[in-house]
Amino acid sequence: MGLAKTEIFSNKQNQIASYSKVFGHPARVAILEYLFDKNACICGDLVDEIGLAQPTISQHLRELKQLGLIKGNVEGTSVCYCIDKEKWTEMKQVMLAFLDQDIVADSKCC
Amino acid sequence: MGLAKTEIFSNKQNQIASYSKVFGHPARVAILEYLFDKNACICGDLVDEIGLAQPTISQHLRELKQLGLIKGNVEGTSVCYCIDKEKWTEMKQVMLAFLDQDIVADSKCC
DNA sequence: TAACAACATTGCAATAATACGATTAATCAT
DNA sequence: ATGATTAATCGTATTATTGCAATGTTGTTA
Repeated sequence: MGLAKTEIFSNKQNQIASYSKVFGHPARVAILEYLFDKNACICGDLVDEIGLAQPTISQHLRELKQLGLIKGNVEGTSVCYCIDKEKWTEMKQVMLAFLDQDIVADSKCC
Repeated sequence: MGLAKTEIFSNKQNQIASYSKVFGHPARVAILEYLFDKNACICGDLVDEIGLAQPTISQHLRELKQLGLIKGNVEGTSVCYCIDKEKWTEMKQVMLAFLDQDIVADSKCC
C-alpha cells in the first residue's frame, strides 16, 4: 500500500530508517558531501554544482532540514546552508550502533 | 517523476544511496537486527517475529539479498537466512567513510 | 516604487515502494 | 502418490517519491 507500518516497530528502528531514508537518494548524499567539502555555509551554488533544477534541490534541502541534519541561515536574498554538527554527531551514534553490531564467528549455517 | 537521476551522480554516491535505501524501511532494519541477535540462520520465524504478512517479509528479504547483505540457505522446506559478513563489512566501510566526514571546527557561519 | 535576485511553494505527471491475497513451487511426512 | 508445510512469485490497490514548470515570497538595488 505504499505506507510503511511504522507503529509495529521500535522507536530506534524507525529512527534508523528515517536517517537512512534521507541518505537513500544520491542527490542528498551529494548535497551533504558538498556541504562537508566546503566546510562553510554555501548558498545557491548547489543548483549549479548538482545537475538538478532549483525546486528539486530546494525540496531535497527541506528533507535534510526536517531531520535537522542541516541548518539554513538567511543572508540577504540568499540562504546559507551548512551541516548541523551536533545533530550529525547524534545521528552518527545511532547509525554506528546499528552498523557496528557484533558479528559473532560461529554461526550455524551460511 | 519518481525516478532518481542516478546517472548524474558518482558511483560512490549511488552506492551510499543504495545501501541507505535498503535501511530506509523499519522492517528491514528489524530483520537485520533479528538476524544479528540470533547469530544463526533463522527461517520463517521472521514472519511471526515481525508483524507483517509472509509475502511482505519475503519481499524485504529479497531486497536485502539483492544487495548481498544476507544469504539464504534452503534447509528442507524452510529457508535459513543470515548476514553475509564479508559484504556487511564492505558496506560498513562505505557508510563509515560517508558518516565520518571531517567536521572541521572553524566553519564560517551557522 | 519598480525591477531584480535568490529561494520557497504549489501543482502535477510519472515512477517507485509497500503490503497482502491468491497462487505456485519445492520439500517433507505418511 | 497424497497432503501438509514453507517460502517465493504474481497481481494489484494504495501511498510515497522524484522532478520540474509556474508561481509566490522576500530582500536588494537602482
